[in-house]
Amino acid sequence: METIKLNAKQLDLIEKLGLIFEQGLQPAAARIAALLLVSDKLELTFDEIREVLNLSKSATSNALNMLLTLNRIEYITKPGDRKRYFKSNLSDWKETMKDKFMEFEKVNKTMREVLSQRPHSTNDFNLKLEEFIHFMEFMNQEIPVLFKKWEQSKK
Amino acid sequence: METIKLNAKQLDLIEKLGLIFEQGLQPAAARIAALLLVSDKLELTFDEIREVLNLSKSATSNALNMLLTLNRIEYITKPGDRKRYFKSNLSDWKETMKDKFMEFEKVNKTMREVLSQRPHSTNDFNLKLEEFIHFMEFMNQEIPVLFKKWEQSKK
DNA sequence: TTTTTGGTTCTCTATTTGCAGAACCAAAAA
DNA sequence: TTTTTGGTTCTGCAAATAGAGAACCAAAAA
Repeated sequence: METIKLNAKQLDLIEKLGLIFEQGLQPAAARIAALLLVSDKLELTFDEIREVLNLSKSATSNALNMLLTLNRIEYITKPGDRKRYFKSNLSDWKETMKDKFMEFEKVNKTMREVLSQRPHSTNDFNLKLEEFIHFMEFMNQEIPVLFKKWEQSKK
Repeated sequence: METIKLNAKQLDLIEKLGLIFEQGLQPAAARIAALLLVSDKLELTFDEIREVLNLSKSATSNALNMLLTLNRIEYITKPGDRKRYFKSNLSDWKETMKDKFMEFEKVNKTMREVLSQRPHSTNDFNLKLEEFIHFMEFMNQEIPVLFKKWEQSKK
């Protein structure tokens, strides 16, 4: 097996990106996600990944399946080749972004619930809370506009 | 000691908010942060917090100090009273938001580093990566504008 | 001067997380 | 039909996390 190799810069970037991705992924999965952005070769097999990152088979298997269900990666196959070739699902980032903003909306809803059950007696606080809620709603409204504006600017 | 009490709705909201806050805080701290938004009484003492949430002294102490250093809460004192009264630092949310968007910028910088070291041979991928980076930069530029727009709209 | 209050810090333990290693398995190749 | 490949699943452990409980402590009160 042709073991793929990474230069110092790439190793450094995997570490940095890995750290960023760990917010939301377990370490092994985070480093795989990073690898698939950084590596010269973009489509890597199970064993190539497992080998450069020094992971066990189980860790590799679990991390890959996790990344697949999260839609962070995908794989292709080649005719006459049993292996799967995993690659970063870069085309899906727009959806991922939208989802992120969506969950923002959930927070907002809960905050509204909080506000609606507060006693009148804490009016000062309630007003600040309301201001915060309004701000989040404002953002929720404006960010889709920004998405569109960006689509426009590309043409 | 007057033990403060919460109704069912409030308990439910603390659980919900707590779950939201756990993304970034440990459970005990998350529930304290939630409590200080939900409780009728807004300024609670160490022992009141400790009691309604059923926490040990150590857990309470550590969580409160954590929330204080994160600027999520603050405390006031009352003349002739040794206790501190902890309350949600709701006025600081704008800063917190800005910080959140700032860290977005750090991700962007790392992504630029990734792009700049990619081989020409993967042009297709590189272009998609660049598009993603451009989008993030676009957002980084436009979001402060949104902040201003909102400030304006309040007047 | 002793006691109480409002915490803080230390020690210890239960739980969770993250992964290794080995056993296992189905499809393809030999 | 047996062997190999490309994984998956199971078992078990080491380390990290989260918090309990007790000991501790400084300032204020008695």
